[in-house]
Amino acid sequence: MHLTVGMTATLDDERLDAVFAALADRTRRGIVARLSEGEATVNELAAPYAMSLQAVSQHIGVLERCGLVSRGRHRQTRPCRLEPQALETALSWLEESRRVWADRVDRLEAHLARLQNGRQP
Amino acid sequence: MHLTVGMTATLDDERLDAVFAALADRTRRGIVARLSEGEATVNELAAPYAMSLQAVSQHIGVLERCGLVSRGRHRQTRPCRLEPQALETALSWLEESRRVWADRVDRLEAHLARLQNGRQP
DNA sequence: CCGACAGTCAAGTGCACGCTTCATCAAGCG
DNA sequence: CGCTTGATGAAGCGTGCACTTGACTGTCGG
Repeated sequence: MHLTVGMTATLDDERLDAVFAALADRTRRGIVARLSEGEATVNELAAPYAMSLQAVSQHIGVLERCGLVSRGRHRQTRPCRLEPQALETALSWLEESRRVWADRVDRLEAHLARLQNGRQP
Repeated sequence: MHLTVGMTATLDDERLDAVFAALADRTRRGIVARLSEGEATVNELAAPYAMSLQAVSQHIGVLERCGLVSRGRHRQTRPCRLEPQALETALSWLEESRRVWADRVDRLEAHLARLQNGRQP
């Protein structure tokens, strides 16, 4: 079990690298936010942006490569939809850090409370 | 209220850009994870890594610039501590996207359930 | 078949990043 | 005072990214 934890660590690291890097661009965050409301085609996703269609297609490619988005086929269009598992990957990491931090603060406050009650540790 | 939402939008975007970009590097994620367990000096933070001390110092600079970490002074050392607000900024964005997605899926399933019950919408 | 439309592939450019090395500063210690 | 230690500043190098333009694929409507 420890071995598998160690083995998946680097894989998760690579996925986290890719997901956080993908989300570090506001165009891509906008695309993700739009897709969280439902599927959309590349043209629909590109409409709000002043950049070329190719640029948006490349952004979608980044999101697809890190697992945040998948593309299907329907007629001439390539409808895009959100893959929430990848979002969960990032969320889990952040929540773990928050959890560890909060636990430590709790222990610290409990310790200080004991000191204030006059007891010697 | 709507105005402030609009005004803070780009500021939040810039902060999200910086926070997600900072977390897109496993060295920096390792530093954040370490700091979630408590304060540490630059040398302590650099110990696990094969790179130069300056490189780690630069990574800490990135984390400091986006608000994830703050540095104090104690004797010759510069103890670093985590600033969890910035983590919350990223968490909030991800949770919002997940919320919107989940809401939509719920509505979709409810809609399909109504159809399967034979009622006409 | 032909033209129009949705989308991708490929090459090029400018810029930011990660890391290194050399130099520097500030604080303690002999 | 000199010397070591903790840490930053600055310049340089290689690499990858965001975006552009130009050419191309594939699918529909006439």
